[in-house]
Amino acid sequence: MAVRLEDVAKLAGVSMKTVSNVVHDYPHIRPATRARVEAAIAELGYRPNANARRLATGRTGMLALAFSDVSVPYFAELARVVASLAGDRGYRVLLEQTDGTLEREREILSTREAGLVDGLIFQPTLMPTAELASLRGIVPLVLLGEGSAPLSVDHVMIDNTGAAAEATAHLIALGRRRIGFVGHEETAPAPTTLQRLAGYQQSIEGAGMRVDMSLLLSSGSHGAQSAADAVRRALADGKSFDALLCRDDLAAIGALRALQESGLRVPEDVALVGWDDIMMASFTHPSLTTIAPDTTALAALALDMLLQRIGGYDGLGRHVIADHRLVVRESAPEPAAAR
Amino acid sequence: MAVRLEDVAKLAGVSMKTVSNVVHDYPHIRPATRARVEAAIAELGYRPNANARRLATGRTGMLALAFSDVSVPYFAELARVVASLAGDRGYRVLLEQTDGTLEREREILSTREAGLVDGLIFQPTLMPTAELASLRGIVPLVLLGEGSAPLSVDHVMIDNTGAAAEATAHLIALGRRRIGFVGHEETAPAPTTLQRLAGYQQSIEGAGMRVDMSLLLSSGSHGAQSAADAVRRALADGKSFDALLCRDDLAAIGALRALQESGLRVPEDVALVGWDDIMMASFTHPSLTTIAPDTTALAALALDMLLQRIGGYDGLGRHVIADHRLVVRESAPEPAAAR
DNA sequence: TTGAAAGCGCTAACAA
DNA sequence: TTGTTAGCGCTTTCAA
Repeated sequence: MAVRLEDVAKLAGVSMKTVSNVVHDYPHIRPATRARVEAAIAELGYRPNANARRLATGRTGMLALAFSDVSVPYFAELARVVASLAGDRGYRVLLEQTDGTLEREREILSTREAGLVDGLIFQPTLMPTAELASLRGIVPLVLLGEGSAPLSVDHVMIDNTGAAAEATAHLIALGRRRIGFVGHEETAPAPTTLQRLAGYQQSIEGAGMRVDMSLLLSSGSHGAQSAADAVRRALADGKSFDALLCRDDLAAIGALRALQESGLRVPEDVALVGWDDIMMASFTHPSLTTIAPDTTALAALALDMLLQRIGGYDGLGRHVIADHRLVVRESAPEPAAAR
Repeated sequence: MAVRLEDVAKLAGVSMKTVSNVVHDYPHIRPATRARVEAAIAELGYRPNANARRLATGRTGMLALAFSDVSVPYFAELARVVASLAGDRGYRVLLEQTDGTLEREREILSTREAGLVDGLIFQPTLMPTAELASLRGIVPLVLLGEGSAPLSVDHVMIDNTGAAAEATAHLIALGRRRIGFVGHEETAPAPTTLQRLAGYQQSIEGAGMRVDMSLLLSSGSHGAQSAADAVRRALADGKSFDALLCRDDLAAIGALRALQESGLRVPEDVALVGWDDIMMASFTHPSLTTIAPDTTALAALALDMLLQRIGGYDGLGRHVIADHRLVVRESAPEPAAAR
């Protein structure tokens, strides 16, 4: 059926080893031999079989990247940089989506089949630390994003609490005093959310104010829609606020839409800060002030740690922090420009 | 090193075949035997090796999905539905990004290694029809989206020309008379773009008007940024228009931003129609009227044809049209509601 | 510089 | 119902 290494060898009148040498351009081959083999390869249209190769070498050249859903812009943008950096390092990336269900997260971590990928970069949504820890070791693993990672597993994140504190401080510097939070889960907030809320609280209390619990506008699920609904509900309930820290840019976009519908001006009446700096954050009107994680650094750190694990490194989990910065745009401008 | 089927067989005191039967839950196994084997599997933590399996069966259970860039929302949303539908059919999806370069498109089509995936769904950006045709046959292939596909290859698209004509007719029904087009390439427009332009022209001329070439606002590259720039430039040049048909929602979002910056009202001063119905189209303010391809149908059609090819079907290329509809939102409302 | 042959771990045809 | 065994196509010692 398919053309095999052996067929090439036969046609070229050499051994399989020689063909293999040519394919991997092993240096010490007589030019004439090489030419003959190359001609045979071309004539037959030979293409090495990936699976046979992998079975023989035990290496796949593939990495998996798992998270809930590619259609979430942050993840799509992350996938892009991970794929690109992985490519530079000689790996391709298999995307795995969990739909944010624990069952799918388990499936991916326990990886029913061996040898599919050499390693896994995983941003959990639901899986608790303890389970994560118990599943480590099956495949080289690096965790992304979540607040709490087991000590035994490598982990990259940004300083969520610090970033939330900065963002909140920015709003306070703008003279805002009734600062709400939008987009956290109604029940069982994720670790990430808790960290962001902690930073938010820290800055508010640091400025001598108190958190008004009624301004924590939780939303049923992530995404713009439910954030918009949360803001609409708050407005309908007569809640008043002059700024909103949003769990992510999607929530900010939903909030923006809800505010504009009800005739409120952003940032004059309500200032808004998002999180993630997705592409759309530059194109809303007003554009979004947002926390921009250094996604490239994040991905690079994760990949490098993963490659070390694949290479056999077996120490304790390393927990590293990637950079972030507050990108100031129109929805919450520099204090000088405010008012 | 790793636990093999043979190790399990040995421990359970049965043959490899029996273990294999258990793993694939082949029905006719004595319960006692099954229990013994399962115990051995659990004790050893056995997981079958995917590559050995693939080598033996010649089937990978993987499909590749290739396009330029996942961080483009339309592609991210497409990837999500393809992955989900493929999952229902027992396949996983390997994402391949071409960055819109011909070189990468070639790499993916010529697929240096055999046996990586069972088939490929590919949305080309640059590759010309002729080359596409010559590369077919290496791997089961279905093409997506582009206007011109070789007769020999399966192909799914929406009726670009028809949809563009509808969208334009909608703008005309709204009373718009100076309708521009935004977001097409400056040079060498893609087939898709040409089809959309054709539909645009068709409706305009069908209404007894003429296309004003100065209202074709080409942009350097795709994306919101360059569309915004194109609109800004047009405005600066004093061009006047009362509607814009945008090549895609990203272009519409960029155009919207540019219009709002210059104080124009949408849809009162300029109505806008986008294309793709990405999630963000519902959350801009005003929300976007847009052409919504039936992405689910599109993906399902592509997958089914691909599975047939994988199953050995070898007929001529089938060219099928997936549905679309004009989703009317605020940026170009129903005529009745206008003014 | 090139050849021969033993795996890599699993499947599946054929027996028993 | 279970066992035997010959591949799947490539890599990789070890010789020559």
